[in-house]
This record gives sequence, C-alpha cells and structure tokens, in this order.
Amino acid sequence: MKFEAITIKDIAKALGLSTSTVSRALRDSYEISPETKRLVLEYAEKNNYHPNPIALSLKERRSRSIGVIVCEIANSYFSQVINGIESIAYNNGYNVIIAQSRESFDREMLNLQYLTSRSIDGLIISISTETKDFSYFKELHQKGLPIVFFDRIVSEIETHKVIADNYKGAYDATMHLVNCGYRRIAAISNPALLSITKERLAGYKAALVDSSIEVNEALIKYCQHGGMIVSEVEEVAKELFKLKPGPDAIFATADKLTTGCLRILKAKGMRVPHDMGLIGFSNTDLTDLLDPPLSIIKQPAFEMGEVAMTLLLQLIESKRPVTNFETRVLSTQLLIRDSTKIMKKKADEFA
Amino acid sequence: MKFEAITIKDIAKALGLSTSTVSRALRDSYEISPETKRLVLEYAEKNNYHPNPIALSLKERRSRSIGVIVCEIANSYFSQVINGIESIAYNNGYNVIIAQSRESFDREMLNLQYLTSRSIDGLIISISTETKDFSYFKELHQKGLPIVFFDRIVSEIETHKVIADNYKGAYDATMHLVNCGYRRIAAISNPALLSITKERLAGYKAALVDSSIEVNEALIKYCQHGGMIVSEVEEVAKELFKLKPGPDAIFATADKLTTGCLRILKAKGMRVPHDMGLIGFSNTDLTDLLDPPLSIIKQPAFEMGEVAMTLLLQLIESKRPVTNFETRVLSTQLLIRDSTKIMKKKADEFA
DNA sequence: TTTTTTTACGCAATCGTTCCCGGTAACGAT
DNA sequence: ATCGTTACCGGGAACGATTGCGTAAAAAAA
Repeated sequence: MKFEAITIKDIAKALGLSTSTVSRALRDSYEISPETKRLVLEYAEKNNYHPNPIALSLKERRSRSIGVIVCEIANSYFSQVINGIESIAYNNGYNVIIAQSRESFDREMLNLQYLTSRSIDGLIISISTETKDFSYFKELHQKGLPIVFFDRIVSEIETHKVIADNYKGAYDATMHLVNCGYRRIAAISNPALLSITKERLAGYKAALVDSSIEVNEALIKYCQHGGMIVSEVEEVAKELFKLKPGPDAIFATADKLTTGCLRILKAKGMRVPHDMGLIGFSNTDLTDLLDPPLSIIKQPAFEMGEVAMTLLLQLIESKRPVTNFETRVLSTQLLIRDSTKIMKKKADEFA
Repeated sequence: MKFEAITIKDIAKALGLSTSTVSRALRDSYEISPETKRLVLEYAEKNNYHPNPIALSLKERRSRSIGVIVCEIANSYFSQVINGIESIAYNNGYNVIIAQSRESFDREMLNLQYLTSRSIDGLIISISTETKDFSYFKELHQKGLPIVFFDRIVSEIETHKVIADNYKGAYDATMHLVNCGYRRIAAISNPALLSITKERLAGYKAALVDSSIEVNEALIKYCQHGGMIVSEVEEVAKELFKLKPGPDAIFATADKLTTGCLRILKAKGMRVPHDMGLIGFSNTDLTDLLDPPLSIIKQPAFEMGEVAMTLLLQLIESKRPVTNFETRVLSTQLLIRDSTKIMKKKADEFA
C-alpha cells in the first residue's frame, strides 16, 4: 500500500526542466522567467504538488514537530494545555507529538528517548510524580534541545518555564476555608518534591499562619502517584480520619485528588460541606454539577499552553543560544461553590 | 539552537571505515567481521548513536507515524480511544499525531491536508458533526492512504471501521427507561446524518416500538454542533419543555449532550429522576459523583482505539492492496444509577 | 603453485529537496 | 570585435541511511 505523491523531479521531467529550476520556480526565485514560473506553478497546482516535508526535514535538519509529555491527556487540565499548545503550533507550521508518562518515570524516559530519536525540534513537558532524577533532561538541554517546562517544573534546569500562581491559588483557597469557619484543614497532595506540591503547600501553610492556625504536619498527606492509583487516596483518607480530632476540611492540590476525595467522602457517608469542607485544584468542567458543586481553584490551562509554545518557538527559532530565561506565572481563579459553604455552627464559632 | 546528533558518517570517520560498513555492522550483517562489528557497536553505544528516522523515512518512503483526527481530546471518550491507539502504535514503532476538528468541517479538512502533507502512513478518524461531503476522504482513500474510521464512520467508503454497538446500547438504555416507568421519552442527539445518531436513534425507536410506545418525532431533537455550543442544548431543551405534555425522561446520545442536559435540568430546578429521568452515552469517569449519579451507556473506548490501530496496521503493512474490509462492533455497558431510579408513582403506573 | 572461493569491505546510487556553482545566450557599451 | 551585464537555467553536491555490486586480500581447494 503506497500512497505516491508527485515530486519536483516529476515536474521537471514533464516540463523538460531541471529540478533546480523547478525548485526555484516554486519558491518564486528572481532568476526564473515569469513564463517558466507560470508553467511550473500551473503544473504543480494541477497535479496537486506538495513539497515532501520529510525531504525538507532532512535537508534543513529540523522536523518542524515538537514533543509534549504529560502524565495523561484524559485529564482536563492537560488536554486544555495541549489545546493551547496546538493552537500556536499549528499557526506556525509545527505539529505536536503527544506522549503520556502515566506518572511513571520509566515511561517518561522511554517517551523522551522516543521523541528525541524522532528528532523533535523542541520539548514541552510537565514531569511525572515519580521523577526525581533530572540527569537526562540536563543532558538533552546541554546538547541544545530547546525545552520548556510547565506546571511541574524542574528548578535545577535553566530554561523557560510556565506555571500558574500556585502559591496564591493555594493561599486563597485555604484562606477561604478559614473564612468559612474551618479550623482543622488537611491537605492532600502530590509527592512532596514536585514543584507544584511545594508551591501549593507553601501557600496553604502561609494562609494558616496568617490566620494564626498552627500548621499540623499530620494533616498533610502525600499521594505518591498523584491519585493515578485509586487506593492511595483511600489510604491517605483513612489515615486522616483516624486522627483525633480529625480534619474538618480538605484542601486537595490536584484534579484527580480533588474528585478522588469527594468520591471517598461520599463513600464514607460524610456530608460535604457539613461534616467536611472540600476545595481543590481542578480544571474539570463538570465540577459545578457534582454533589455538592465543588469549590475549586482553576488554572488558566489553555493560556498556559499558548505561552509555553510561544516560548518554545522563541527558543527554537533563535539564531544564537538563548541565555536569559523567564518563568511566566499566570493567575489562578477561585470558584466558590457549595462544597465550602459557610455553615451556621462554624460561622458562629468564627464570629 | 541546533541539537546535533551523531551520524553514521561520524562513526565511519572516527573508525576509518566506510558508511556502508558501519551501516551493515549496526544491522548485524553477516558480511562484516566480528571484530569490526564490535568496534562499531561499542563506538555507537558510547556515543549514543540513534539512526536518524527522517533519513530512514525518506529512504523507505514511510514516516512511521499515523494521524488521528477527533473533534476534541478534552473529551473522555476520545482521550480514552487515543490511549488505546497509542498503546498499540508505540509497541509497533509508530507515533501518533493528534489533530482536533472541534466539530468543524473546515478545520477537519485543514487538519487532513496538514497531516497528509506531513506524509502520515495512515489515518484514524471520527468525523465531525458538520461533515457531509466525503469527497476528500474518497480521494485520499483511492490514492492509497490507509484509513480506519471509528465511532462516527462514513458508510460510503469501504475500509475498516470500528464502532460500539450503538443500536443495542440505545435500545437497552431506552428499555431501561421504559422499565422505570417513563413513557414520554425524549431523545437529544447529534445531527441526524451522523452514523452514531442513526444507529442510536434506531435503537431508541425500536425499544419504544417493542414497548408499544408510539414514536413521537417531536420528542427527538438534534444539536447541530454536538453540544460544542452550549446554547444549542438549551434551545433544544426549551423546545422540549414547551411541549404539552412534555417528556418525562431524556435519552441523550452523546457525552456532551448528557452532561449538558443535566446542567440545564438543574438550572431549571427540575428534579432528576423525579421530574425527569435522564440517561445517556458517556465515558466521563465522574458521572457517579454527579447530582444525581447518572445512569449511562459506556463505550469500550480504550479497546476501540486498540482495535482501530491494529486494523490500521494491517492496512499499512499489507503488501498487496487489501480488498475485504471489516467493521468491528464492540459491546457497550449499561450502568444504572440514580438518574433513572424507579419512582413509586411511575412504578405503580407501570404495575 | 595456481585457481577458486570466501571474507570483508568500499563505491555509488537512491529517497526529495535546496543551493552553491557554474554556464550560455542576448544585448548594450566601448 | 570585445567586454561586461543581465537574465535564465542546469549540474551536482549535500542531508543520513540502506543496499546492490564490485573487488582486494585471505583462505581454501585444485
């Protein structure tokens, strides 16, 4: 099954010209007569000629395609980011190859190897929860592969980065819980080493401190696989419920964790927000229909993708090696709904 | 910014050999001495040599990448299908280029052109709601581009196809509504011409007929953009509510439509399932947490992707043109939850 | 020793395109 | 008549890899 396309040679032969002339005619070079150009252009048009991108890639030593690695695309946040990336990429003649790490370091490395061996011109990545060893990234970066990190960034590598204002998002969310009258606020998060975890927990702690609430490390739980494995959220919740006194609200730092918490709370028969307040980072567009409608912190995902791709483009198309890199921080949005409603009792306590 | 990789020439020069010898050594040809092989292999290993896939593509006239077009990846069904596709593709050394039509015919054609001009070896596609003109697909198909349709297939083109058992899924769902005591069952669906719409509505009608319920065309509504535009679902709902007597249950034939309906019903203050039963096709993994938990028909999305990619691989790797094509039909799953609970009143009526 | 065979490698074409060198014709100026 | 320009166009070498064919040297057979 071959899907043969017309080449510049075919045109040359048909018109009795050389390939160089045809090539130049197609690129509208000044040293080709208008008559010849017309001939070539007409023939090309009629036979629906398209330059072979693979030959071009080989010649120009660039593939005009970039790689994107996220943990999974079946996650609203990431699919929205990808949409943003693609919108810019396509406008600039790049195509996007998407790979999923599924929160596994091994799969991440495999994908990375695969993508680079397919000679991508650049990489946009949010690292997996398991990733602690950045040596391969460093190696690629040193070899000159343009990289833009987003979301879960790695601070050791100097390049462009795009993140949401995780600190402020978490701060606002926690503060909101406090204002609702919650006092024993637990945090369920991704592994501690992840950049987003650090930033979000810092915001969480700062809000507590600013509210004169003691930070209790026992109330901070980590899910090693970011909620990919269902049981780990249950595990963590169980530990939380064992505490005396237990938490009266939960702040979840990631999409899967937020909805995962809700599922467990409902399974336990706990009423949200009465028995337990719940707020979390989420970009799912169904949170308003949940029971109860969830209060969330939303990231400007699409925009983050756009920015990341724009920055990558700068890196790729720069003639000289880029040396001063920037970290773009985009604001989050706090959406207050029923899962953190002010309760009479609590509100009274607070008053 | 160039990201230079080592080539076969570099190895040849470094070792004082010819490129052909190096090439053959790397491919473990019999006509290269063990000693030379060892030398080459060691050097390649140490310098982390990888054959340039672009050069290979040019030589072998295949890109080892396939295109996938869906309306949007931020849709659980499609992202699950894509996961299935990728799992098979990666195992076979193919990479997957994903494009989104966003339910627009123009964008679909643009993506198609883009993908083919990037010389993909094959195409997997679920067409957009707008697509009525299949001439470009036909042209590509005739030119020898291997195509596999899934989900929203086009019957006029003879090639492999993968679908869920839409008829049975819809039949079962409708029958379930009937058994719950609902009698005036409305259907909200995608445009009428879409294959999935035809199949699902056929199942819906058959269930009604088998239950001796008259099919009322006024209760069947179509959303031209498959729910991509929020207002169109509202529009359709409004028309439905104007009817006297109005429907007592809704069967939605697509993911976005199902959750869209729920959103509108809640906005109208209607209680589900009491004032209105609701069931629909959906692959979102949050439907159990909604208010109320939604009864749904679920498609084996991941599996569908696997099957589609496997079939495409057959097409691509077949030596002779394939002539007998198959349409794989995979079973759906009916998940009964609270949005269609049997109500006392209704159940009594039914008894 | 001579001939044949085997071993082990190199040359060059190929894939589709671009681009650096040329080259040739026509024409005006000297 | 000669030279310099200008306008057009072609040859051929890249880009990185594979592969059919040719061939020197070494080994085996005569």
